[in-house]
Amino acid sequence: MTTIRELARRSGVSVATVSRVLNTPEVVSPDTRERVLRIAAETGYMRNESARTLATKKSNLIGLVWDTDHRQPGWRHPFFQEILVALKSALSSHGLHLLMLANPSDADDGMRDQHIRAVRRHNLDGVVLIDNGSHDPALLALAEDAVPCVSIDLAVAGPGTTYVTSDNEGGARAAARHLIERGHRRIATIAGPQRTAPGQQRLTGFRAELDANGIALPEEYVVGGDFYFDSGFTCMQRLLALPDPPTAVFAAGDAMAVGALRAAAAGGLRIPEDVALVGFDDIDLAALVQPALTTVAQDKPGFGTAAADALLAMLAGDPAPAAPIILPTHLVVRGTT
Amino acid sequence: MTTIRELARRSGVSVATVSRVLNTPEVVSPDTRERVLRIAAETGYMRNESARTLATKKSNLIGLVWDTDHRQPGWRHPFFQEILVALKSALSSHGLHLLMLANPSDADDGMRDQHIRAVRRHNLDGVVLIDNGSHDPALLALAEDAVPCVSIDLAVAGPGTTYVTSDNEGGARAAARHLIERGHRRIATIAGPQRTAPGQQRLTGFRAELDANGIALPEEYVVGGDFYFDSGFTCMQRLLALPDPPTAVFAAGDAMAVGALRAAAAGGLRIPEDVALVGFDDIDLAALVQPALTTVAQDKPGFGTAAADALLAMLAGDPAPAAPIILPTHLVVRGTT
DNA sequence: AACCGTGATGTAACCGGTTACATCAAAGAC
DNA sequence: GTCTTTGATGTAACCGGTTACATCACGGTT
Repeated sequence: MTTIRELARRSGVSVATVSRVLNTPEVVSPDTRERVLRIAAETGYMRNESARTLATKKSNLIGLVWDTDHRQPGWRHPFFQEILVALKSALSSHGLHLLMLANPSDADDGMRDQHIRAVRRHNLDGVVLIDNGSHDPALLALAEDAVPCVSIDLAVAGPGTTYVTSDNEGGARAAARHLIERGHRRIATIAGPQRTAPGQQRLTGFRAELDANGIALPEEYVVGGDFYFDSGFTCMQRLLALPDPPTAVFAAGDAMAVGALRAAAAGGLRIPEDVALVGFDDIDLAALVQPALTTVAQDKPGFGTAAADALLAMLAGDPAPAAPIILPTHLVVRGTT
Repeated sequence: MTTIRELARRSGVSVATVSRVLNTPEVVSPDTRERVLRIAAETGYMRNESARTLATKKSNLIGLVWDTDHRQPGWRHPFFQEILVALKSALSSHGLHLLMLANPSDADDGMRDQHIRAVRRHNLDGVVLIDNGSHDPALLALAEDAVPCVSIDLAVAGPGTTYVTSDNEGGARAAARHLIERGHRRIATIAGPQRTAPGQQRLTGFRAELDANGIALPEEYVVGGDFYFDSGFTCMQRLLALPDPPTAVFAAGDAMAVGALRAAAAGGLRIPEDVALVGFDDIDLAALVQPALTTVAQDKPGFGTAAADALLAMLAGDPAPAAPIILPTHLVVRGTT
């Protein structure tokens, strides 16, 4: 392994000069710079990141905490994939790498703060949290730390902390409005868990839009799911079993919406003729079921790039934005309405 | 930040002794050990990983190269999610972290070897490659490196290199056998790309089983897809348009199988009455379409744990296994056969 | 001619660990 | 009683960078 001392020896300059060529090339004379760079290229020099991190306390590493859910297959967050692609791509174009941190929920109790410790131990420059719905207090503790932190769909507060989420309320209103415009008056919802921010906000938006249109929402028209397929199925069954069943349903997540779709089909109902259905998320599956699901689309890559941008700004010294970053949603009309 | 020098000062021993307490506690006397540990706990000492890496050249970091495909939504590899969960969980229980490396395909040309360089720059202890189907030569170059390397569904060779894959051939034979047992004789296949190992092996297995049963496979019964939904759709249309269309189809991937399902439905055919269908992978979607897809299931978490185990063994000094690690598959019979 | 500012470079301390080697006291061998 | 072994600990070099400060040559002032 070539080191800067070796480069210095070969090019007849001091280690400091080599270091300057690599970090602040403008302060070194053109000819030495050129000579050192040439020799560096010839010898295939690569900087040792550990040594640099040790000296500067900056690692160019961003921690990623994304807590998986062991009770369910796949991820909690519907867009983990797309978020990760966009996030990584945006970060790596700035020379930052992602380090996956320990999963708080599968650590034993003594290890609950593993990811916080990792921030210190590896001199991480920042952290990205992706909501898992579990609201682990250890996660929130991260936000209180000094390190820049961006979370996705998880409302955290603290200095150097911000979060990005979709316009859940607006999206839910759009879904409700769409159903109203289609002439529905008996509209129910399969809500998400009310301890999650998206779950709450989507229910709030849904309520608000019905309210604004003077449409009543009986208590039994609000049933609570957990964002997964199975809960959508059983919730829909409950709704259809009501004495006065709804003619339209807004499911606060596509997986639940697909579950609802199956329940309706199993009950012999035609969609959208007998009951209309709108989902939320626009996961890949939404376009593949039949009939294809009308849903509120979130800007999937937008999560990743917005998180990266916010992080980069904070790394550049900007203060954390006071307000969360809210991404627009849009209604995608398909076959279920 | 507490350092070991600080700990040494506070507990009245030398830095070497503190380091020993942390790394080889058995060589230090019980009372000093206990005292140092107590003071370390009191002061909230955390080891600086960069310094340790610098000194030992071991980072406890594993690189993850998983190349995304920008032409398609989602990942190339159908199980990226589950693999990652299992992999990370297995690795982190051994104190190893995953570092996501630059994506070779979205790097500009000067950066094609970014991920190889990262191995050196960050002193990575090993690398996991997840196949993207692109067969980037820069990926393969990694395997020639000295660092322990495990790849998934990508046949690479080199010292310190092994790979894990499913029993694609066996799985494909099982799929074919199942269709034969159902009485089918005109059986076609929507194959995967033949430049990928799984694509090849599944076609080989399919052919072998038909052959073993004395069933002819006309050339027009083999159509090539790209593992994605759309190709499954168009391939199925081609098959159904044949003068003598098949009564059963084996699709080498579930996404293609679902595409085929839609094409059959669009063509007014009933499944499985008019045409039977078997997929491969057992992605989540397989159970959610209607009729639910009969398919060859792969051991999704098995990929992650097998890769982790192989890597850990190599880190412990074992030579790389000469033979690839082959995970068993099993047929899941659902509604399409 | 003495002085100063400036730009390029060198010297050496420092970041926080690890570890080869030295030291030393106590126990055991003869 | 001396010698050797053993176990516990200390000293200091080293890993490969960064950077504050010092040095020095040179052109411009006065």
